[in-house]
Amino acid sequence: MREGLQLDPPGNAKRYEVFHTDCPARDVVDHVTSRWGIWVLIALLRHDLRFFELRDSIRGISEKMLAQTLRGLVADGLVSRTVEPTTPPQVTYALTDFGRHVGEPLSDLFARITQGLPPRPES
Amino acid sequence: MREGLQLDPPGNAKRYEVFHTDCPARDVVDHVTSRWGIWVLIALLRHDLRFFELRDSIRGISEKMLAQTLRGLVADGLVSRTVEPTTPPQVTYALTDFGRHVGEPLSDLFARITQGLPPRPES
DNA sequence: CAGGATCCTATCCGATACTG
DNA sequence: CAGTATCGGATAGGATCCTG
Repeated sequence: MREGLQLDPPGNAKRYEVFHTDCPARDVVDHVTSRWGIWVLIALLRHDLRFFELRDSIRGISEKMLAQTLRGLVADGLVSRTVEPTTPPQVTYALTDFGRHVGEPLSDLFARITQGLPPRPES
Repeated sequence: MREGLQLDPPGNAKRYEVFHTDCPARDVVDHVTSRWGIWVLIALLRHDLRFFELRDSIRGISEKMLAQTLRGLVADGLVSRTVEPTTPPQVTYALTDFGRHVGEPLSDLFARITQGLPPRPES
């Protein structure tokens, strides 16, 4: 299904030249803006969290989706995973520099939507 | 499935207090970060576009999803729809102030991911 | 050109059960 | 505690056809 995305007819489509989503950035964007990715990032933006803390913070997320989302974010280099070999095991998730860098506009987005929603603060 | 999200046990969950996604902002965030919403917004951030221009810009999107995405964004007050009663009909989509306001961090997000990805354009 | 309606498939995602 | 594996229902989304 990716096939149709990056074809680039020489003559006519150049005008638009938007972001034919050919690059790997597309996948990262997909992960970041996935159903749960954004919430995980925003949560981690505030402070590092363990698995169950994330699960409790983002109430409604299933462990499956949390694990899956985290795996994607770790693979993308946005989140770091630290295992403390204690008993019981303790795994802490934190944002990498890149993750923090990406998380900022996300937090901003959330703030703008939240504040922009009320009937209209404008004069 | 929304039921489990906003329940608020008085005693124990207050610590996390993140964003229990109870508010309408959740829906807007969902639309904005939907598979195609982000690309539509970024495309419109550059200049107003007609339906087929959007379809061509975001190659890979189906007309169905484009229409559906646009409907959601219009309903959310992010995008305006202007119909010129010519023949053939001509419909132009543009961002509202709110849409532009929300689109900015999105564009920023995309830029940061794109720039952050390459091995390191350093030097 | 700008979509709506329909059908049908891929995938998302939650629930459950099990492992280190 | 921190996950993985599997199953099945729900939904997203693409292809196609049709309308104003």
